[in-house]
Amino acid sequence: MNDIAAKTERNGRLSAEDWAQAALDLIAEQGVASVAVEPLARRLGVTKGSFYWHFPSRDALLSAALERWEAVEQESVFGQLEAVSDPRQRLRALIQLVAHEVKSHKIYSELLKALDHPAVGPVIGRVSQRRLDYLAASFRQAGLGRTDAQHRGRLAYAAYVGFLQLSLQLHPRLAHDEFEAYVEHVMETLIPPVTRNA
Amino acid sequence: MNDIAAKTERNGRLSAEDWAQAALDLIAEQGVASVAVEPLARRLGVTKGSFYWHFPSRDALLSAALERWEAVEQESVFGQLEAVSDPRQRLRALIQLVAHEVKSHKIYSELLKALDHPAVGPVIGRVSQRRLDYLAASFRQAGLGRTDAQHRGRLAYAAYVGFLQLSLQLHPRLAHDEFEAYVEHVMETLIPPVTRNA
DNA sequence: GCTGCTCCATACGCTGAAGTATGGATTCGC
DNA sequence: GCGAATCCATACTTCAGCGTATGGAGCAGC
Repeated sequence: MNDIAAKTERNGRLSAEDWAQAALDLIAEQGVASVAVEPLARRLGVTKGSFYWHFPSRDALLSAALERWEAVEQESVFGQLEAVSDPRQRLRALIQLVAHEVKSHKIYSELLKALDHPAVGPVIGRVSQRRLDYLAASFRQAGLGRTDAQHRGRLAYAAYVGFLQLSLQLHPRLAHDEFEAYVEHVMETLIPPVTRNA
Repeated sequence: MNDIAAKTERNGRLSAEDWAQAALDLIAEQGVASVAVEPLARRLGVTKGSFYWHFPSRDALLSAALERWEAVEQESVFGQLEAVSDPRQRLRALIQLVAHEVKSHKIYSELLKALDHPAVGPVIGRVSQRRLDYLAASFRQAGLGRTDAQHRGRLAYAAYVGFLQLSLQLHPRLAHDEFEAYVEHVMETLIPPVTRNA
């Protein structure tokens, strides 16, 4: 953890990746709009003279950070689900996974808030589409028809996004037990019952 | 429509309410962050000399606009539902209403994006809590148990919020027929079946 | 028709952040 | 160990937006 601070203490030299990662950290904490060159430089213990050697502009930093995030995002969520073969169990595992990894979803939540930014929109579009397709495919395997699976995927994903926005800031954080009960309710409501066909 | 422009053409005098309404219009179009004094003044055909007569600061304008919105919001959604007595039909009517009044929900969507702003959070908190309570009560009347009704209300509201965020900017706007089919799927999935008790 | 109140224009200072220019320092290639 | 590439600091300009100060136009009341 905190490679950047350690690196700064080592020799005070940074790479473009360090800046991109620092930008992602800041996005997770305070949103896309807070990514400014000079505050970031202060945070990293350097000045913006460093920044403009690695990047031509602030937008370039944002693009690099988003590219980095999109690349990492893939494996971090869906990689852990390949093992589960049963589609219903995989859906349960997915929901459980998403429900309990709040920290890693803060970036996604903040990016959703910045959808109007031209560099953010396309990235979120691609990531969301992949997730929607995955959900639809899983619901299809779980026994739903083609269109029903698409709609159920949309519904599940919208519930996920909405819960992110609402719970990450609004309510004084749901109590643990009630949260678990809510997650269970969501799974029982959205995951179709077992199909008993040949 | 467009009372402000008409008023400006009449005598060039504005009231505090005109500024608050203009701020709300701008929020709906470009979000909370875009509410700046000088751009607003240009939009209204005056200078910021006018603004600082009506308001002491930009934050005061935001607070006034939010206060105005919270007051109007109440009747605009829930007022139309008092007539429907059957809880299941009322839920269907609510979902249909929400699904087809996209324009009036843009402000809410933009405010959700600005939840970190100290003036926005409390307002959204109160409005969301009222809506959640209303949903939970309706699901309770529709036959669900106490905790199930709360959870279902949470789920339905999260789906609403998530759909707002995703559909208002992301996908190139769902086709009309597919959207209607999605809404129908949501209602069938979330509204419990009729209870046949005495 | 003079006074005063209401509303707005103009001009100014201040801050924060984006870039640019340039020189200094450290490290690498050899 | 010397030149050259790499990385960073300092100082500067530009610009947008907040807030202030002050004066002026128009309408009220009497």
